[in-house]
Parts: sequence; C-alpha cells; structure tokens
Amino acid sequence: MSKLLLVDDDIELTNMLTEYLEREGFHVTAVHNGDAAVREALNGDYALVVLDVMMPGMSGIEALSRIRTHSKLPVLMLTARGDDIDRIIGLELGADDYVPKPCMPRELVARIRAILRRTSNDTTTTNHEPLQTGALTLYPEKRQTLWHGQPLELTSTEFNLLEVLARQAGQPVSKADLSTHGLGRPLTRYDRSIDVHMSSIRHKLGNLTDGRSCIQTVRGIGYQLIGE
Amino acid sequence: MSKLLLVDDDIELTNMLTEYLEREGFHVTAVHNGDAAVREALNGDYALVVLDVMMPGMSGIEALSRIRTHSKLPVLMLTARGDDIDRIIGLELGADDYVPKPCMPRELVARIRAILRRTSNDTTTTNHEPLQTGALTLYPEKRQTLWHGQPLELTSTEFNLLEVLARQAGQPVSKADLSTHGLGRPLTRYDRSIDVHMSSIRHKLGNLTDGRSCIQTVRGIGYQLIGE
DNA sequence: AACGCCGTGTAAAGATATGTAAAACACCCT
DNA sequence: AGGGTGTTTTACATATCTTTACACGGCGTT
Repeated sequence: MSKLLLVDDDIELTNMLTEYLEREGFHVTAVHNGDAAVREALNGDYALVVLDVMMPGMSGIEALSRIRTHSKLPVLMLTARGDDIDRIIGLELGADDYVPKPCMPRELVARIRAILRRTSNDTTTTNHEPLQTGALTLYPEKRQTLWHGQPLELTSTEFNLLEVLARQAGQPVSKADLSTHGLGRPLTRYDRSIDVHMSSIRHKLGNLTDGRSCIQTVRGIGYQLIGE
Repeated sequence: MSKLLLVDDDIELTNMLTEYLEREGFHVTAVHNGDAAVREALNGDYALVVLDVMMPGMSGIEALSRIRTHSKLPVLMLTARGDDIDRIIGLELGADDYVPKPCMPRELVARIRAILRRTSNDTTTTNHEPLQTGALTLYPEKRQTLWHGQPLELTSTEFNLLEVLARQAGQPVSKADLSTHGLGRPLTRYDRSIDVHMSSIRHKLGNLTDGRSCIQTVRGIGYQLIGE
C-alpha cells in the first residue's frame, strides 16, 4: 500500500492521524518541521505528502514551494478552516488539494484516495522507468528495446518514435506530436517521414498472433501502440 | 482553451460565473438541471464539469453518479459551506474536488486550473475499459472489435464511430456529436458521411436474431446502439 | 388515398490518406 | 573521394473516406 508523509508540528494530532491512516492501510511516516519534510519528501519513497500550512520555522507554503521546484509529488495541505488566502496560494503553487483543520479523518482519507487514484497511472512521475506494453519493453535510459524478451535493433529515430507511442500506449498519438517529439521538428505538409518510419518499425516488429500489427493506424490522426 | 460545463439551477449565479470564467479564458456552457447536465457531460466536448450539489429534480450527487458510470470526466462539486456529508459522499463517488458555496470566483478558477493541470497528461481521463453491449465488445486500447466473440475488421473511422455509439449505448447520439468525435470535424449541411459509414458498419455487423440491426436510426436526430 | 417534402439507405464515382519500395540526400568514417 | 548508415523524399499502389445520385419510406397535407 502507499507510503504517506505526514507533516505537522502538533505531535498529538500526528499520532492520532497516523494511527487512523495506518488502520486504513497506509504506511505513514510523520515529521514535525518543514526542513525534515522537504528532505523526506524528495527521497522518492512517498506516494503523497500531507502538509500542515501553519508550522513554526519553515511554513507549509514554503515547504510546498521547495518540494515543487524538485518534484511533482502530490501534496495535500491542511489549513485553518476558512483561511482562504492560504488555500488559494497553496493551489496556485501546485498543491493537489487542501483539507480544512480541524478535519474529520474520514474526509482526509477520502481525499487522499482521490488524489492517489488520479495520480496512480500518471506517466509524468515515472520518466526514466522502463516502458512496458505487451511483449515490448523500452529502456529509455539505455535506449534499448526488448521484443518478446529478445533484444531488437532499432535506429535512433525509430526508438524515439516508439518511445513516444509507448508513453501513450493505448491511445492515438497525432503525427504532429510524433514529429515534434520523435523527430524534433514540426510536421509539414506532404511530410511522409512518420509513415515511412512506422512502416519500417512495423516491419521489424512483425505481426501479433491475430495477424494485426502492434501499431494501429488511426486514420486522419496518427498511430497508436496497442495496450496490454 | 478548455471547455467547461457549468451546472446550477441558480440562473443569476451561473450568468455571473460564466462571465467571470470566460474572462479567464474558458469556454463555458451552462445548464440548469441534472438531466441536461448528464446529457451534455457525456457528449465528450468538455474538459471539466462544475456541478452544484443542491438542485431541484436530479441532485448533483445523482448526476455525478450517472456521469461516473459512463466516464471519468473531471467533476468539481459546489456544496453548501460546511456540508461535510455531501462533500464526503461526493469525493467517494469520484468527484475530483469541491468548493464551498458561496464561493470566491478566484478560488474556483484556481481549483479548476489545478484539476486541469493534473488531468492534462493523465491517461486515466480517457476511459480504457472495454465497452460491452450485447454481443459487441470494443477494446479502445487495442482498437479491436469482438462481435459474438469473433474478431471483426473495422476501418479506423468505423471503429471511432462505433466507439462513440457504444459509450452512450441505449441512448441516441446526434449526427453532430458523431461527426465531431468520430470523424473529428463538425457536421456540415448536406454531409452524408455519417449515414454512409453507418450503412457499412451495419453491413459488417449483420442483423440480430429478430432481423433488426444493432444500430437503430433515430429519425431527425442520429443513431443509437441498442443496449444490452 | 394521393401527393409532396424531407430524411435516410446505399451503390458507385471521386477525393484523400496511408503503405511501402526505391531514389535522393545527409552525415560520419577511413 | 568513396563507402556505409540512417533519414527524407518521391512515386505509385492500395485502402479508406466523402460526395453524388437516385431510390425508398415516413409523415403531414390535401
């Protein structure tokens, strides 16, 4: 289950919330000041941070801002009820939600789950992980491809294009996007480069058991890598 | 810029908010009851719905629930300040956020932008679940069709159109909506493309046991995929 | 019932997009 | 310069979509 980082200077409250959240199945780590919060938050272990706005030393707003300069980790803010200004600043700084204090733990849990649900398959958080779809695995770091477990030779451009498709596996990607991100230039009229590359990637991948290609054409739009 | 659907029975308020939101650069459509809200929300045009909980007729909660059975479109709920129960139910039903009423427009905008920022590169917004109606199953993620358990060859556009119908199976879909979402262009006068495509899809599907087609014509409106 | 109007069904022609082999080009290396 | 590799352009075949044209059928009117 997900690991949460709970940040509040009120030890009493954090103990109570930790207990409640752990009963709900989360792993919880609590810290009590902004410095520790930023340090912990950036170590990559956590799925979400619950952050109190009002703390001695570094305020929650400040901590949020520092976290945001380095990461897109979801942050849920705890604010004094009715403190509109903090809420608005927090949201504009990129907080994912806020809960007014004193809060009902049940509401807090509902909101945590809502955020986790939304961010669970968000591709932006995992950028250098291998991309896996069906029998295809791409290692963006090493620029290496595995097809049915076997290494596959792709040219650099072919890899780029396949990576763009794989990051949005299961949904169509426009030729314009493929061109900007895969070829590094905008698509121009009568440009058939993408089509030609798709043709050769298809050729290298061969067909699926049902005879269809792994890369589907979406006429008038572009191409789509078929999902799991 | 993004299209928003604003749902509230208070005409005065919707006019005010519409004006404010449009100054902020959104396209806004306002409706004033739950039925219209669900119908509009599902037509695929909108990036987000702002939904009042308290409405005569179908309540916001009910509308949210109906929207959620068909789509993952982001929904932001407007609730009476301090009405914890509605907020919690809303969140558990899958609302993306709520704003207490009466609200500061600036806060509403901040929250709308926060949600859009989160969902913009979130693959979960497009529903990837297989679509099942009767003997027909569509796998949007694979762009594959099963008819009576057998794979069926559809062209790209035919698949798009059938997908649009299947997402609203059992209810009529206007030709305008079919054109925007299936063909990617607005319907023009004397445009018969949709009819021709329906004809060939029907041809590929053949007839049901009772001799009727799976796709019913709704004269003057469009077409409808018959439900379970 | 007979008529006309309008929307729909559909075959076939015309227009457009895609698949792909091969030529042309660009770049590196020796 | 010449060869090798990889990319883009060209050219043509094919697939797919749109338009056209006409037939049919519902529906309201006479």
